Amino acid sequence: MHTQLAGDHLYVAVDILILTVRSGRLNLLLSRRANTPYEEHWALPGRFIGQDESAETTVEHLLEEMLPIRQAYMEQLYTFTDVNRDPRGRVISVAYLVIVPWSQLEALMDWMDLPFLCYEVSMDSGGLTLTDESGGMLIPGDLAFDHGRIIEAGIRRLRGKIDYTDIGFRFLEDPEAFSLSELQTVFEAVLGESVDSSNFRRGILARYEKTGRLTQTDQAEKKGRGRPAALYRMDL
Amino acid sequence: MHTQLAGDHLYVAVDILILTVRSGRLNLLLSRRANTPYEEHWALPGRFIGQDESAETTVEHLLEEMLPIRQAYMEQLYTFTDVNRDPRGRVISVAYLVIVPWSQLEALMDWMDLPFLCYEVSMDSGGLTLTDESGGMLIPGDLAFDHGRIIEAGIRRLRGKIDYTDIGFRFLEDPEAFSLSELQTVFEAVLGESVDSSNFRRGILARYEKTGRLTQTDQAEKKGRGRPAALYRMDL
DNA sequence: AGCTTTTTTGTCGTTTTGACAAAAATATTT
DNA sequence: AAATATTTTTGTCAAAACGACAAAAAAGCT
Repeated sequence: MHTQLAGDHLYVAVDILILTVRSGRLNLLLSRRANTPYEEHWALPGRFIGQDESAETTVEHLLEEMLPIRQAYMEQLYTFTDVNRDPRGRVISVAYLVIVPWSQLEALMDWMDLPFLCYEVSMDSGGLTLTDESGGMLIPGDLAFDHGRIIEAGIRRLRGKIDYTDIGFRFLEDPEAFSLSELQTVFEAVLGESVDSSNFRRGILARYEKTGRLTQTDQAEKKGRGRPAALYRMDL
Repeated sequence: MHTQLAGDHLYVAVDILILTVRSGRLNLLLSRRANTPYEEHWALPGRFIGQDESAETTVEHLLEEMLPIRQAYMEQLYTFTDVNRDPRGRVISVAYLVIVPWSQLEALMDWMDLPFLCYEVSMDSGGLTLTDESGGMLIPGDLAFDHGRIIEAGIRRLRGKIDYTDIGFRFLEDPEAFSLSELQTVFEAVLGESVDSSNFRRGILARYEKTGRLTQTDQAEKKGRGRPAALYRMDL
């Protein structure tokens, strides 16, 4: 057993799932580990919680120094406590879901030509699969630690919440001006299946328009072919 | 600052919400603290996670030595990490929801005439209130640490899940033989509001009977007045 | 026998959902 | 310029789900 951590107490870390929707697909940010254990394996970004940090502030600090990103949506996912989940010793992980619009992430990704990669996430009855741009694929067992399980839990949470909370809106490039088909693209990417646009529109408007959180602007989208879409604004 | 814990690292504890339905009301088990801090205050049962325990096994061990109970339903609720949540030092709490049928709990409660008390839980727009059998009342601020907040989160979770998961069935005295009105009583206790029995029955049967998890037995309930209820069996 | 209590089945109008068709508004092609 | 393609938006319609309520059924109690 290669213990690198002092042995008489527990360490607590945060691990974060940074999710985004890129060209209609759900993507996840992974970092390549430089050190043992799991050297050269892909892993979720993470950090130990400091003495004077809550888990949330730890996540914020990690985001700032990695990307840097501020004000991203985050929510606690689950806490993983298996005794042997980290070969270095006793480490508990509090996992967080973080949602960042792709335009923000993209700008920062090539800023830092770093060992980070965005993987397309898909999960069906056959289990979780991650695919990079060149077609390289990963299964949960390829990832460091128990990060495969953490990602699966994250996708399940996201899918479970997307149609009765406003979490889907967090993927939008600009919640102040977006079209309903943009939003629909997010839903389809998260759910991994297509959605009837007519029923989707009806459902979204029924849920949010009456409360006044979702309002139609007087702007229209100006882009290529097809009828220009009306732009909406969401209060988040 | 009265530090009683070594100061250079984090401690991790579990705190558990032991919930039950007693005579139509949702109840919660609290223990009276014997030591500082919050001496004499009511608190959730809890324990530090040991070096060779996961959070789940810690909860199991705590339940066994407290009550003792085995095989109770449990699910992780949330992890509370505020820096100042414990005046002794840096303690993170992983909170668990535990559901125990009242008959089991009752038998054990008078076994141990201990500083444990079952409080009736109610939560509405006016916030959380706990009431003991003699009418004594507590509000969240009366509890030790941040346990008021933890309880509120637990009730919200329970209410949010009860009508699209099978969590309500965990309160039943005997999942192998129960009436639908027994189950309805659980739902009403959890939700804090009454339910139309006709629609309730229709909903439960529609959700579970087709899958074969819920089946009607050939037994009938034999008890006092009124038409005897058919008994059902649920696969949990 | 008649009343009370509780369980169980039934009814009925409203709302929601799912699948699909059609119209509207623009760019692109012929 | 007219026709075509593409995308957004509105509309339709039957099935399913829901909420409120009524009534029947099966027991005990007086």
